[in-house]
Amino acid sequence: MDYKRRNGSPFVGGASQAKRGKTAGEWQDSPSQFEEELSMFDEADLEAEEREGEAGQDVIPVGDLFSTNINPRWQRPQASTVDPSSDNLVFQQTDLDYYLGNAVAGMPGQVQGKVPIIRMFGVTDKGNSVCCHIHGFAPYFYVPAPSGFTSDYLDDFKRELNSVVLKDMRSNKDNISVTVLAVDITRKENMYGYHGKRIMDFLRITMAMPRLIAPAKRLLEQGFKFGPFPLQSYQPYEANIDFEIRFMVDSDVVGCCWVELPKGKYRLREEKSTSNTDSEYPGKVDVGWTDLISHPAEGDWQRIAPLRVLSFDIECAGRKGIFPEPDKDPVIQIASMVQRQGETEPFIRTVFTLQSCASIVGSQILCFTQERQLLQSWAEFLRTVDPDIITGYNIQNFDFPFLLNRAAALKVNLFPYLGRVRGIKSVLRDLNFQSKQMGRRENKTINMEGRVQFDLLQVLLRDYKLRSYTLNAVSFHFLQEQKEDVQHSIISDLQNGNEQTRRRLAVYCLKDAYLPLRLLQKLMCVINYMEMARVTGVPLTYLLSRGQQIKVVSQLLRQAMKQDLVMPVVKTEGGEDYTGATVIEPEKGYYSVPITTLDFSSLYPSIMMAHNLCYTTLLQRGSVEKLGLSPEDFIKTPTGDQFVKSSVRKGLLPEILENLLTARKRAKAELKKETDPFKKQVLDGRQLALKISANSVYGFTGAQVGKLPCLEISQSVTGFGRQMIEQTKQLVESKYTISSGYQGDAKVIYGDTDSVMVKLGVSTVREAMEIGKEAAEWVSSHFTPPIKLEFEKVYFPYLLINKKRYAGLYFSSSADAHDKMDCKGIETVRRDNCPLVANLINTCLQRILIDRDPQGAVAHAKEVISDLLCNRIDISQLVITKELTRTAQEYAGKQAHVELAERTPFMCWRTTFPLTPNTTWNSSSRQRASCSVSPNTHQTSLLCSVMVIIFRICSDPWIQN
DNA sequence: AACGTCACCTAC
DNA sequence: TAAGGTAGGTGACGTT
Repeated sequence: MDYKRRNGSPFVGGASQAKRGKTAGEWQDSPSQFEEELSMFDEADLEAEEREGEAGQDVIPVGDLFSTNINPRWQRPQASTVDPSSDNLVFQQTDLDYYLGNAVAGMPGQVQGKVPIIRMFGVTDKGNSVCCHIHGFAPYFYVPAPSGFTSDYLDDFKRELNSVVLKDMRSNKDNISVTVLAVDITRKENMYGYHGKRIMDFLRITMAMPRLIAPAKRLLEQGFKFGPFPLQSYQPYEANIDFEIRFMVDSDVVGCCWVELPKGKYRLREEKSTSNTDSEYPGKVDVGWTDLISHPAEGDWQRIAPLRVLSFDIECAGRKGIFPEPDKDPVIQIASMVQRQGETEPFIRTVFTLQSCASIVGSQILCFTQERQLLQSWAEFLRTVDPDIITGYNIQNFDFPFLLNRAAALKVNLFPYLGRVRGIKSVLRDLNFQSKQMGRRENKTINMEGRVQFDLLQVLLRDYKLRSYTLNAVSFHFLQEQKEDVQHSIISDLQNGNEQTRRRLAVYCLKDAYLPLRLLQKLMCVINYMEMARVTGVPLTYLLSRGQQIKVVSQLLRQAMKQDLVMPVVKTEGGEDYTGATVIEPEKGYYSVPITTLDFSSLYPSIMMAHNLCYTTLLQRGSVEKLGLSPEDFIKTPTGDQFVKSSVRKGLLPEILENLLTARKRAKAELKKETDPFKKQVLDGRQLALKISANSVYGFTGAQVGKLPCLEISQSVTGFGRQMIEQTKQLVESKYTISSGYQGDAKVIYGDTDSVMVKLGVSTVREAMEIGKEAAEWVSSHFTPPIKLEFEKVYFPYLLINKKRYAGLYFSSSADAHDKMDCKGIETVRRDNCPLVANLINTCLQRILIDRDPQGAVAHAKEVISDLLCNRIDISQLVITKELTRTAQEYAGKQAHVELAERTPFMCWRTTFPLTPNTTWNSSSRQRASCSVSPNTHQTSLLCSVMVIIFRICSDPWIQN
């Protein structure tokens, strides 16, 4: 039930000082390892170029303006000519948006005025760019037809709605004359609540453009009168669906799927060729929306086109101690690397520098005397390379905003056209994104049509829990590699030096562009995100710019459409929280016997499937009587809510979940068989996406500030969960007893949400596993499929400190050797503790669990503290950063506090602690151990918290035996 | 000393 | 306009 990958693993053996000294030495080596790596690329290129008979220059003279013949590799491959009458056009779609434009003759849809046109960007198997304009699709929403409505009134309704919408517009810049394109009667059913399959007449209202949906919805809601019908409020349905999602759902297109335009059905756009850069868009085509074929991501259609991924990094010459400001400080270098998705090395490596720069083997250096020229040329470089994906580190909130603002300050007017559609200016906007999950986050956005911005920092913030998110720390964590050693403070000095110092800066800059590419590859971001887009049906860009809900909405709409169900618009209002899961009161202690752990797999999804919980099966108050349902037709959940059984109607959510979970099983089975490592990655990405998607369905129903909250579902789910964990405890404890012939009386010593930890009274891991497997199977038989209890692991020994805080040796694959030491909730896995504390506790836990020597743990803790007291440990990295100032009067009766920081290569841990010489620091309110603080030894105080924990763990009576 | 509230981060 | 959920440990800090 946790979807975020945890990579905050403790600093295993990670005395930061030691590593620091070593790497510092490496950094001074010249040339750096990275430079060698770069030159290797060059050798590979030379071979390739010899075959092609072309080579790029190493250094371009200062002042030479950009042109495409600088390096022929920058451009996309030459596209073969396409004949729309005889060739199908097939491409993988990567992004999609819409714009308002003039209708194109011969295409379906409105012909007058501005019409919404979907624009789909993609790449062919050969790596050619496609921009597909899709015509004839208009936005719409539903309202229930008023009673007595017949088709005779459609015109009245349409005319009157059109008129009030027009009147409602404050200005009519686009000179719109028709707002309502069409009103039709359709047979639909409200998906919220079971009403006995009451299919009703709905009015499907098609508007001329997406932004007219909201006012039309509002006017109908507020009260609308037409023809002979009285003034009344109309409940809107599906009026809050993004236009892109609406289109994708209706045309069965999912994110990153392959799209085929059949011959004879599409038209090439005539482009007046003004410059040779035009060859980048061979594939500008028009097509009617019903003519496009979308291929489900199966078989051959799982492949990924050779997308171009560009990573870049900029350097600015900031003033001493001041963060660079775009209106004052220049951009001095931009490094870029371009790689094709699926290949292992970047095939373009460039640095644009201000002033001369000595050559770097393996990369092309372009020098400029004017910053304006540098910026403009880089923008042209970007447009020529025409990347499908742009990555980098914090490009979204730093590099791109800085470049745009700098270009504006220098009036480089041709700079801010960075998208794949010429003529659209890239503009910087502020965006606030807020969620309980991620807190408030202020972000900037830049529109860049057709290019997916894949800021690696944003990916990491979303998907990984890390102690530090600097590029250096992240690279070290995932790649065991670090940035080139250049301090921010000397960047300006390097720039103002000579071509050798600027070269050093360029190597640094190149590495900062290279690391994001490496990380992207290592973490398989592109593959995993594509699979997520395919599974949930949303565009790739949504996955980084939007929350979790949109993914469920997309799936829900797709499933609902098949059954003519429509989704109501609900007003979002926060309400009372509902009760969640049970955490069994732990029998705290140290267990030197095997503890078996049994888990319900995918608990919440399986509850929803087993009991058919859904919007469409919910019986609202009074429905049972109204519909005359008999007791066999429905169930009552532990929270008293009622749902019809699947024999009456199968719910949408259970269907979605079944599809997701069977697809996951299939993916896992294929994964086992697959030998091609690349296809394996795709499949693994898919099974992960499927799991995450299944788990977020429950959260969606409980999201009270959401698109379609339904607390009856979510509280029933947790209600069943509570009942099940309780029942599991009872079942296990009742069957596995001495009186039934087992070795001991089973006792559930702990459990959280979907798991129980059982002391079975056996003495070996093997027995604990065998009985565990049998027990899981036996307990499962008491529940409705697909609910299933599984044996997961044995802990031996097991240290249960508190609710959500425990540690143990983890046995799963073998009964003979433990797989790992598993720590949950303890300081070692928390990011709000300094590494000193985490490391010490980790070592102590190893002493306790692996060496089985609790006294040794205490001794170790004491030793470390004693070492600190006697300055036997290098504490040069421990520095007092701030004395919290208080006046003498304020000191009266209070303690002074000192803030202390432990510096590590990656970050600075701050701890405030009381500073009172010779006092005993005692937190007896919680019955903890105490230790005394010696005068003037600040670091001792830092360790007080450690001692408290170690003492609590080790000196408690239960650990002594 | 006892207790409540908050921020933070984790377990599911 | 957009935003997955609840349970719960722990330390800092303020009030009584």
